[in-house]
Amino acid sequence: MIDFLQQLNDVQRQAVQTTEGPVMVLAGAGSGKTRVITYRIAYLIGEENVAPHQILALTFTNKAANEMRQRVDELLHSGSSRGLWIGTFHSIFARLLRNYIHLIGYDGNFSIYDSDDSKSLIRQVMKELNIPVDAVPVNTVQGIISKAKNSFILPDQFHAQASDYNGQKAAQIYEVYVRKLRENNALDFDDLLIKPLELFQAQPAVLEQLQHYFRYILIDEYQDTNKAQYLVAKSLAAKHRNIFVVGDDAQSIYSWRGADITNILNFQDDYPEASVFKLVENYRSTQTILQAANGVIKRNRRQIEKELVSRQSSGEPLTLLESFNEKREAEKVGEYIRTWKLTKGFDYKDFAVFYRTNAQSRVLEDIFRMDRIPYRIFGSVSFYKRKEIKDAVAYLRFIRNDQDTESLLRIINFPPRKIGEVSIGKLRDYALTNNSSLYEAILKAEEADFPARLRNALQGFIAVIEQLKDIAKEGSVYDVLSALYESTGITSLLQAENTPESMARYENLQELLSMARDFSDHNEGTNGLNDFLNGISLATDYEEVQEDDNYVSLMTVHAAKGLEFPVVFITGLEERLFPLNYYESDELEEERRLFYVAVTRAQQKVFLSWAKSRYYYGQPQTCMKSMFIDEVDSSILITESGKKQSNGSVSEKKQSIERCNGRTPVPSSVSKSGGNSSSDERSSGLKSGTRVHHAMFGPGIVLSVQGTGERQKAKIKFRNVGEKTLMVQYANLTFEQ
DNA sequence: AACTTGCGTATTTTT
DNA sequence: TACGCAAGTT
Repeated sequence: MIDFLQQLNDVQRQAVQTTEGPVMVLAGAGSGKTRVITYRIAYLIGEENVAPHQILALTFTNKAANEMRQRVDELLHSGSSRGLWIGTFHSIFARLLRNYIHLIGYDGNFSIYDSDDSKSLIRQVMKELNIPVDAVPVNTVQGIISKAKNSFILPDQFHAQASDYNGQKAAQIYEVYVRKLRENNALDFDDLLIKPLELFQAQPAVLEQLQHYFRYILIDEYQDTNKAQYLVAKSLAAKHRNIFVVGDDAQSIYSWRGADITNILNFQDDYPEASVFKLVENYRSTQTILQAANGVIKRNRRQIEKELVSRQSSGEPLTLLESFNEKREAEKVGEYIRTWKLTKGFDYKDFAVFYRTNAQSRVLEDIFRMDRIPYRIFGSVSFYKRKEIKDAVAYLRFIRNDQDTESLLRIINFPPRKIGEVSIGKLRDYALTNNSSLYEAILKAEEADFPARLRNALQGFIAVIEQLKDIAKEGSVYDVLSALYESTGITSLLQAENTPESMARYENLQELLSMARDFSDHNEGTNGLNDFLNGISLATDYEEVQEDDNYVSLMTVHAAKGLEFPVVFITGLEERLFPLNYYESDELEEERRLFYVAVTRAQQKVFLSWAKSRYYYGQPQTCMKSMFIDEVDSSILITESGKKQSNGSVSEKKQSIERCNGRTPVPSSVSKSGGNSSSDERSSGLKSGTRVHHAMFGPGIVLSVQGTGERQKAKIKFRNVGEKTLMVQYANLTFEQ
């Protein structure tokens, strides 16, 4: 037996050694999930002599993929992971599609559109279809389309299903959007998952080949897979049935992005012969922390039962911080960090502050800056989303794929070449009448009766592009990029501008160039540009945590998943903030899982914090304590003065009784003015926080109630149509089940 | 093309 | 309240 197996507990070892047939590992927080996957891969290669290329390991983040690869190398010997197919769903399928997509009518040099690119394409489609963007927000449309794609519902089917007006419009947009993507020879993120499915349907032989090729399939974070990912994995595993999935249903927090928790809940329906292992031994947190987490998550109905067991002593109780507003909350967090640092030997980097929404980071930042507490915010704007980077990348994409109109429009007049909107309109018309791509139209512009000035400008642009195309044929990515900076002058323009902003952009472009150099040094393959672009489009974790840095980490709970910290502050624990507005019990359950994730990040200590008042959109709002605080076993929760919580004061309990909802008791919350309007509420039973259903507008939550009797009006926030003020007597509201 | 103004919107965001 | 985006202004 390979000696590294000694480092596993019994269940982990069994999971690693059960190499044949379907396996599901339910890995609770901190139970050594990554360890099991990496050891299994190492075991397959080192003990079972499986060739690395026969193993396909799919993750959700590049970071996870890189870590795994590295750990496999460490377990065996450097270089053993060579040939292993390990990466994110998106990057692995992008790679496969580069080879096979010509079979379904795309060019292998396709561009990959990120969500901003696809948004701009949708905007353009809506313009063409004369659908005003203020009627249906672009974001909403994008969400609808993405959701459809994630569920593998193609335009035809979507069209057939669309019942209401909005659905019809969305179907129309969806159809044209898909057509445009194809014309641009571009794939959006969702396409990277569904094009393989289309490929498998159209070319069963390819599927068969891949099924044969990938003997072992491993999937990390299985609870986060969506329908398309589920289907791809299922298709690929159909032959050998060696599918190994690891996940934790209790940490499923991405349903709003299409993740389907039923994939993990129903794994055994698809694979009745599956071996199932539950990892519940937790190596991260104290008993007390796990007691809190277990107690909370138990309240969810949709779950696979398991209770985390700590390998550690009981540790400290959780501390509840109550503040009169969010500023005071931030100050308190700062104070605790400072005193704990001084008196208990913690360092800044041992603390993390979590919040439900990004907007909450602001106060924390302000206070920390004043208090001189070093901090770092995670999840700010990605490097690759910066304008100058996107511009440079658009050049690279376009050089590779000149059907990519999105990229073309981005660069045609950047830097300014006197090719403005009017000229572009002419070119578009010209392309349309000649039934050609936009760039073909530009190439033929000499023949058209355009003004000489425009023809000159276009020639200049063509010269730049064609020169770069030539360099790309022989040269490295670095060569192309530096030639691009040179011939377009984008870097010297920024330098000349010489403002702090322009210099920051200049630095970013230099950073991109050094990344290209680094890439070119390590990748000699012929497909350099494609691989580089793949990496950029699908990368997120550009910001690396520097080991030696010492700062407090600030992040959303979502961003915290997978991380751990000695001391954790969970802030903004108020109704309607955490849990955030929810309309159904499923959504509340996801909020609860999110809270569970937050608590289980902590190794030694958790602070739960809420504020009685908080600014929302410039208005101070009265807040109610989150139900999650009350869900923590009161015997392990103390106040700042060290007292045990008496599980909520009597008066608070009374207020928080919800009368109109059948299923889950929800404490009512935030009343608009903060004043009491209880006399108004009694007549209809409506009050702020009541969840209602309107025949036209669908589900909503009452924000405030004014007046009584016949003249009573309610301000209601609807899930789909936003806020409305309605006369209660006409609105015919029903209480949501 | 660079400015201003006004409007709408304001959850989470692994790719 | 504040920010980003789109249209309007010079």
